[in-house]
Amino acid sequence: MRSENEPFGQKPRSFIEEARRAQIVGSAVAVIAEAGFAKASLARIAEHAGVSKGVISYHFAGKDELMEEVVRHSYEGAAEHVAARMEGLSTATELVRTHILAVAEHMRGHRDQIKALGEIFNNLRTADGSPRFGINGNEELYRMLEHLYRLGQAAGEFRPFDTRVMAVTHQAAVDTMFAYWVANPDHDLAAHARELADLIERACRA
Amino acid sequence: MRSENEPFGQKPRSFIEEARRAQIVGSAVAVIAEAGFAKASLARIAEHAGVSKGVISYHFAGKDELMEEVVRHSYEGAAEHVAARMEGLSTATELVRTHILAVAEHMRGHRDQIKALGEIFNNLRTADGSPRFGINGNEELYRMLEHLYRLGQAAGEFRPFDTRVMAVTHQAAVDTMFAYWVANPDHDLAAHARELADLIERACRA
DNA sequence: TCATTTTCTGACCGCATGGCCAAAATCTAG
DNA sequence: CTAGATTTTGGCCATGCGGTCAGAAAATGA
Repeated sequence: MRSENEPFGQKPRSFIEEARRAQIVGSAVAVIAEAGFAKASLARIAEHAGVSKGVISYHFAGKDELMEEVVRHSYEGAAEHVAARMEGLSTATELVRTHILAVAEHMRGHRDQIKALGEIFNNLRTADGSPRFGINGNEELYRMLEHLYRLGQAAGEFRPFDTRVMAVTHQAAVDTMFAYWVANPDHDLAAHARELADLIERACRA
Repeated sequence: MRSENEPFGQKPRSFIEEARRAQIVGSAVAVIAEAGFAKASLARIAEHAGVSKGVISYHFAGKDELMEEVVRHSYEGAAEHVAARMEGLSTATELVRTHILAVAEHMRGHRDQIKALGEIFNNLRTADGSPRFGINGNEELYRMLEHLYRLGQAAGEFRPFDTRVMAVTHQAAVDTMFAYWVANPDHDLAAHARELADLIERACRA
């Protein structure tokens, strides 16, 4: 099903190739954020990028690969920022709180990305009609959060609770915080994040 | 924009009309739940209902009205059940917990409905491309939850916290609980609901 | 029974989409 | 400069969509 670029990472790409891909990904983010997934056709994205439609087909295997590239790119940026903020922390309480605050802090400057991400998650389908990034696509994230929460339980910071439910709830709360902010731009994202961190801390602590 | 049936409720409908509408709504739920919103075309829904495509156009103003009817129908059922379960309770703690448990209890027997609801919320758009039931469509729900939480705060059961953040988080947690269950049918929905009720109770209590 | 209204059918329309490709343009080495 | 490779163009295609419509069929009621 996948193309043959998995075994050893991507096949090498020329400079101009990479540049075009990046440009197109940027246009895709902008168009999706502005017009919504449903109206983000290849034609519109190409127009926004100032190239002809065929160029996208030339540089990407198809619309799906382009969308996946948008997701990968946006995720990477956020993950980097969060990881940097969490480095050096030790207690689970600090780690959980920082995880929430840091991702909010990063996304505050990348509204288009988080909006596009939401659109793609909700709308992109595989050929058989099932969601391409369904809730089960969060499995990796859930495991990471579970690990964090178990750490706190082992250290005695957190009471015993079902870590899967906590992880699912945590991620849902963060995702919806962004969705609410995207729908209400004047909403105070940072304050929401702090309040949410308080809620979760209280729900967890022994 | 709307047809002329608002002022005094719906215009009267014949028996056969109501029956057909109900049948088509049922087929829409089934098709959306099975194939996803993207593949739930009028043609497929009509085929599932065993009628020709034109019948849907005859009984509904358009696809949008059909989808809205699916939402209305599913919501009504859940709201009724939840209201019945909450009747007679007095403390905010009980009310919040029961609200969560009751809706889970009801949806346990209506998987197709909750799945179709999720699909429609995530995918249905207005003509201009914006979500038909976006997060701002939850405003009524948010206000109701805020009311509940403020009740608890006034009674001294709950500590002071931002009730809007709590309401948004509460609803997100419940919605995602269902999404997780839909994606993982073996997941224990009732246990998840109890665990979630515990989380929220601890996050709230003074 | 038969005229009238309600309901249903299936073909058809215009439209937008993602993908395709031959030819043109541009870049790169030798 | 030139030949070959890379990149871009713009038109074309098949597909599936929601919606429409004239006429057939069925229900209704006098």
